[in-house]
Amino acid sequence: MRAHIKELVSQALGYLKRDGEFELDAEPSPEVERTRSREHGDYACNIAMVLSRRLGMKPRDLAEKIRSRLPDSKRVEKVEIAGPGFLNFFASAHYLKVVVRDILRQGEDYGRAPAGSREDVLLEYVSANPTGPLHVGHGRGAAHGASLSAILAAAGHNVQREYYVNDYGRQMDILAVSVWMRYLELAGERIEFPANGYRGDYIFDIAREVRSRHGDDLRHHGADVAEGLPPDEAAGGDSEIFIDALIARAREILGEAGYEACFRAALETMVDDIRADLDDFGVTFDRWFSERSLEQSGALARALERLRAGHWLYEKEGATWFRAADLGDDKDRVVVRDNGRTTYFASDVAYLLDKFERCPGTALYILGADHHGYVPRLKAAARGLGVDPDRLEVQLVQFAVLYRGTEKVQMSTRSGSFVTLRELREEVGNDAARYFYVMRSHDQHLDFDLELAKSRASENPVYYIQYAHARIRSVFRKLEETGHRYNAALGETAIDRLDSDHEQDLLRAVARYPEVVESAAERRSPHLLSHYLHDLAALFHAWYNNSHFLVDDAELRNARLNLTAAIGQVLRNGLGLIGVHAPEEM
RNA sequence: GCCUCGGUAGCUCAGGGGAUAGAGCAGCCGCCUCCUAAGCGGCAGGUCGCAGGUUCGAAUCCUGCCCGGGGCACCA
Repeated sequence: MRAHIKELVSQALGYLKRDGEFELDAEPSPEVERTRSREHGDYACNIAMVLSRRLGMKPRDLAEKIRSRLPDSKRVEKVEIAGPGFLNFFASAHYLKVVVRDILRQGEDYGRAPAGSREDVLLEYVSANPTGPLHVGHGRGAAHGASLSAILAAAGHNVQREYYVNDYGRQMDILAVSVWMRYLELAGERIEFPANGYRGDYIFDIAREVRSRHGDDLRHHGADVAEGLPPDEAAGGDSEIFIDALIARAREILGEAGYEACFRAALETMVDDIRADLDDFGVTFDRWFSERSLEQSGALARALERLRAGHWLYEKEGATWFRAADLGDDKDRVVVRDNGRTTYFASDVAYLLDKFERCPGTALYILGADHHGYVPRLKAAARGLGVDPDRLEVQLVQFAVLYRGTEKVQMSTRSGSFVTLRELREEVGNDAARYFYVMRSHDQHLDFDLELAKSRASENPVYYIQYAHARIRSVFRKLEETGHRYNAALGETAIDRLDSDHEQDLLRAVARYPEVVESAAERRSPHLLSHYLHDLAALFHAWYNNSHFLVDDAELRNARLNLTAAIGQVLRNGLGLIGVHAPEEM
């Protein structure tokens, strides 16, 4: 509809230009937007105000000229000139009638653009290190990424969803060693658990698993393990130096196979756990991309080669550096350390190149706000690889803070007593969690109130919306009980009977849905959809309280049932995009 | 210090060049013989952090300042 009105205005401008009413150097593209108030019609165009100065005409006079040349349209009832020079368009009854029919015919496809009608997007999200269970911070990235990918797909993008598994770096070694230490404890060895080790209970679970598979094969005397190691933090030493020495010792004592046993057990257990957790949350991926695979496939070497070919690498102090500072970053970055090992950033460059090669459109990253410093160096990497940096888009998701009523819930990752995503889901349910995570703008800090999320009252937005849907289903159940039969065709012919303010508001609201999806996709903002669904539910509840649907007048009854069914369809479609169920009853 | 997100009603937040700045919660007053009151209606509540600038028009864009969250590794 918006595009249609733009077209009408463009045509009117074309006629005026052709008739020599005025000169226009460039063809202006008219801005058409939804009005806030019903008095201003449905759509407003500000073109007259924009052009008045250039043409030396009063905005309202110019608006009048444009209006006089607007082509007729079945979808437009009338056009008014208002305020400083707005052209206000009122949608016709015909248009609204067609909308209800379209919704009922298209069903779950209503609001869905043809696949592939927009550019491809490769969306990476969550990508938490597999060193522990997901916590509530990851939950927001997961819910945001999943909702956004569904919205992008609905808006016509081909979307590839990926989770990047950091299975290559030092943190994974620390995890593997933590498992081994717990394994030794379980075997009865006396050891000092490293200050920098992972302390969560899940490490014991993995250690038990390793023990059941390998028995005492990996057992060594605690004294042998500790011999000659530098002091840990508790003994007045440096915890970082200690843990690295311990990793080296583990490799040495266990050999490649033994070490790999701990490493693989830790990695596989954690990735499986994360995958299951996300699956239960309705968050899925097309691909789990292994960082290790970048080296094995040669992608890492190839990416570095490409940077070198562009003369973006140099050697200094035994390390290989990337000239990021010449490409917009704060400083140059190391890609190969003096010990010969590549950095995490080197993997990132390789993965980025891989993404660009596989996806002709945009590589979109969903990152936690604490990673924002990473953006300039990723952009620099894109430039260094010879790729348009605009094809790399990063969306930063701000933190979520849990509240119980007004009381802040403390989280501590150090002690291992943090609130996991799983715990959160079990407490408030998946629907509430999914909705709450995306009800605020992603660049806004989120206060997540557990009590509110569990509340079964209108103050809880997710219940409020779900209740609207349940009520709609209930109306149709009741219809059957009263012996009436739903006649959609009759309702369609009588759609003009929907003339109350509530009904007109609702017709306009359901008509707007595809534009909401489009706009949420364009602005990468699922919260626009959350707000829309809440508004739609509010309009429905008001209508429901104000008027009866199951009246004796068959025309009116079926017209109202058509609108009711259409609202239910839109609620289902919208809730589906943000991963929330639309219940039959509550 | 530099980068980044924010500062809008008592609270949590929408609106991100346009016409009287919105919603939910909290507060006050009403509404069930009737499709789910898990709901609805009404009242009250605002120097859009401060100061300049751009514009026909600024909560919205630009600059500076103040306040708060986060970040500035040969960690991952």
